[in-house]
Formats: sequence, structure tokens, C-alpha cells
Amino acid sequence: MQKTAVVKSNDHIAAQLAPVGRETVQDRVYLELRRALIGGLFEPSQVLTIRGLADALMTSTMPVREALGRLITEKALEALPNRSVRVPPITLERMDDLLRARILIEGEAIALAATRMSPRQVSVIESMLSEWDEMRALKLKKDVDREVTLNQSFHFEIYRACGSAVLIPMIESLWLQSGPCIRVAIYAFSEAGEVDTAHFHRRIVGALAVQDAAAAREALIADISRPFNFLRNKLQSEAASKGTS
Amino acid sequence: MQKTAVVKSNDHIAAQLAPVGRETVQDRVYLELRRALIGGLFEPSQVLTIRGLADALMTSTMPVREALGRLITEKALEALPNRSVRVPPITLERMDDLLRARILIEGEAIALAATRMSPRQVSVIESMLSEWDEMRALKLKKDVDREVTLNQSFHFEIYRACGSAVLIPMIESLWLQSGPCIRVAIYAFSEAGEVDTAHFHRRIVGALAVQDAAAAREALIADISRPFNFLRNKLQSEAASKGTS
DNA sequence: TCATTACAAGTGTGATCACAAATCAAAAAT
DNA sequence: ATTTTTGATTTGTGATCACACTTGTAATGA
Repeated sequence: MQKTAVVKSNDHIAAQLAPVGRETVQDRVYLELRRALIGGLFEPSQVLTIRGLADALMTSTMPVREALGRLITEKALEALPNRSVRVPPITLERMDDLLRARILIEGEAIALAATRMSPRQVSVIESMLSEWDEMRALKLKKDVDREVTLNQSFHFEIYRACGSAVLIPMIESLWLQSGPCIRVAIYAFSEAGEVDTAHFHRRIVGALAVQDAAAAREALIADISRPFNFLRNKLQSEAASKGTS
Repeated sequence: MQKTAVVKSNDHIAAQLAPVGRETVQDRVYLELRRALIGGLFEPSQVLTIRGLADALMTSTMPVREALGRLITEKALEALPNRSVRVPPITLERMDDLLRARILIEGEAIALAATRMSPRQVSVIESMLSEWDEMRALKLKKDVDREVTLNQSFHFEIYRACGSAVLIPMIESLWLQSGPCIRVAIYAFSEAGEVDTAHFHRRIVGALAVQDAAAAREALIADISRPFNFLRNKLQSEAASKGTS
């Protein structure tokens, strides 16, 4: 026993330095990649290698390949016939497909949430609006990362209130899939003149406060449709200009 | 040029000789487990061990653990804090949750399919009805496996026609999650007096034939609700009898 | 007799190695 | 100069090993 303890002493010290012993490395890698995908840190069509990610995340290939497998089944990544994996490319068809699914499922989730949220929960959501105004006030530099994170928190705080353990993972999967698109759109947003995200979110909160499920669904649809419509116009105009050149 | 043609012909022949050379072991394991889950071959709350499955599937632990990870992210399996994995147990809340999601998403899928299916495609679906009658005719032994498979083929042949690469994987995930419940219900069906599945499927085909999306959705909802309602009654009566005993 | 402890078997996790297939680059042949 | 071929590098896949943790059981204590 002592002998093995001596051999293990390195591991033991490492374990003390990293007291988060509960979570596994593969979960950490999975969450890291997930965050990167939702945030749009990877470009569409970018190919990812197991060893490359393992080096970047300071671990072996083992946890990475399991995380990649999980992300592939969620359609957040794509397995090519080469056996290599890449971020799915953006196409108009896929965008419309994703938007339709998001309208369907997230719309249902918020309608459910509207009838179930307590005034207490609504006030929590409402308080998140002020963070937006804060960020808006000191918007010297465009903090796209923070905007993405805040937007995500706002929406999922609502979805969590729908009380469906089935719908929420599906919504997470949809966000994972549309992450790369959204990032492009939000980035283009901050260039193309300030469109007030907070305005749409206030509409949502207003509908939730009076438990108007239909209004909440409509407001949500308007909110999540914006980046898709924006990106669609952008892609179409690009295609048109390429056609004329 | 001729030489390369010759070289390629070898590959071509090899591909013909071993047409399963493309699929990896982990995919085989994943599909195997998936099939078992949808078919309800695993009992709810049953715990699965990596080494046990590896022995049963005649492979090492490596492909199995990747497959389990994928199934866990699809919520087809559940990761306990023990780090062991099990088939999720059945609860009334979860059943209702699953049914609501299936009505929402599969209903939308069939509504889309109704407007997009060609008469050619409808006739393909229609021809599947006769298989049911066949099976019904020689129903000496209750072939639950075949019934489950046939039901699956029928539904997904329709869903595939909706043309959404986003909705279909979600439906697959939902079937994966509700598989263990359904099996229990179908098995109980064949005991509790013949309810005609084919009748509901004929209603669906009839609506699709005239491209009536609303009617198709209604017929589908009636079809997929049956096993859930049946199982709900069963669980409730069991709980009641346990309460009185 | 019952509870606690110590030991043993089992299980998941991560790392490393071996191998095959794919990719790329340079060299050779036409 | 272009194409083909060959060799080296990279990459994914599967197997095996070492370790940590849990679980179950037998031995020891009160």
C-alpha cells in the first residue's frame, strides 16, 4: 500500500491542486467545446482534429474523442466520410430549417413557461434586463462575447421555467447547431447600426409578466428570427453581387 | 490512365466484397444499442456496464464507452452520480413530457410531409399497410419485435418526407427515449384485446393522400398517444391498487 | 448479535501504444 | 512541364494498461 502510495504521490499532489475532482476531464472538454460552439468561436466548415484539440486543452486524446462523438450525435459537429470532423457549413436551407425548429420548440417552451412562471421568477428575468442597459451604457468596445452569454442566460432562464426535461436538451442542441450562424449575425449586427436587442427582450418580459402565452411566443419568435433574417439577407445579397460581378 | 483504372477496380471489388468496411466498430455498437433501446430490449432502470456490453458485443471497452457517451447525451441513457449508466426509469411526469414533445415535433413533421409528399411517395406508404394485414392474418404468435419494427418504418418513412434535417434527428432521439415505455405498452396491448393499429395508420395515409396537413396531424396524434394513454392508465391503476392493499 | 472495519472484486476514467487509412510532398517518369 | 508514383507524416480507431473510486463481503470489534 505504501509502495503504491509513493508511486502515486505525483498524482496525489496534482489531485490536491485540482480539488474539482468530481467532474471528469471529458465533461470539462465537452463543456469547453460546447461553449466555444455556441459562442461561435469556431468557423463554419472548420475541421477539428483530435490531437490538435487535445493539445489545446492540455489533455490526452481520450476525453477529446468522446466529447467529439457526443457533439456529433447532437449534430453540433459533422463527421465527414474521411472520418475527420468539422463544424457544419452554413447554407440557406439549413438556416431556415434551424429557424423553423427553433420557432416550434422554443415557442412551445416559452408558452409553457408563461403559464407556469411565478411572479418571483418573472422578476428574476426582469432584473436581467438592467444588465443589458448597463452593457449598453458603457459600450465603448463591442463585447460580443458578453452579449452572446447574456442572451443565452436570458433565454435559458425562461426555458428552464417550462419544466420540461425533454424540451430543454433539445433547445440546447438547437442552440449548439445554430451557434456558428448566430455569431456571424451578431457580429454583423454591431456593425450595421444598433438594433436594440433589449427592446425585444422587454416585450418578452412584458408578456410573461401578464402570463400571456401567445404574446410571449410571438415576441420570442420575433427575437430569435432577427439574426436569421439578417444573415439570410446578407447571404442572398452576397450571392447576388457575386452573380453580377 | 489504364493502370489507375485497374488499381481502382481492385478497390471497387474489395468494396463489394466487404461492403461493411466503411462502418466503424463504434458505429456498429451504437446502432446495436440504439436498436435494442428503441425495441425496448432493455428494462427501465436497468444498469449497463461497459465491460459487460463489450463482452456481449464481442469487442473491447473502447467502442462501447463511446457509444454509451453518445446515448447519454441523447438522453436515451442516464448517467448516475456513481458514474454508472442505466436505462432511465419510467415516471408519469416523464411520459407526459415525452408525449407532449412527440405531439409537437412529430405533428409538425407530418404536417410538413403532407404538403410535400408526392403521390408516388404516398403510394409507398400505403403499400406498407398491407404488410400489417399480412402479419395480422398469420398472427398465431405475437411477434412484438416485428410489430415494433414495422411501426417504426411506417412512421419514419413519413417523417423522412418532411425534408427537415433538423427535425428528424430530434424525432429519433424522442423514439430512443420513449422506446422502453412503448415496448411495455405494446406488449400489454397484445394482451388486452386487439386494438387495431392498422386502423389508425389508414387514417394517416388517407389524410396524406389528399394532402390534408391538419387531418394528418390529428390522426398521427391519436396514433402515438395510444400507448402512452394505455400505459398511463396501467400505472395509475397499479398505484391505486397498491394504495388500497 | 450487531455494527464497524478491512479486504477484495468490479467499474469507470484517462493515458499510451499499434495499426490502417488518408494526406501531403517530393522525386521520378513520361 | 505535367503527371505519376513513392515515401513520410498525420489522423482516426481500437486495444491494453494503470489508477481511483465504488461496492460488496468477510473478519473483527464491542
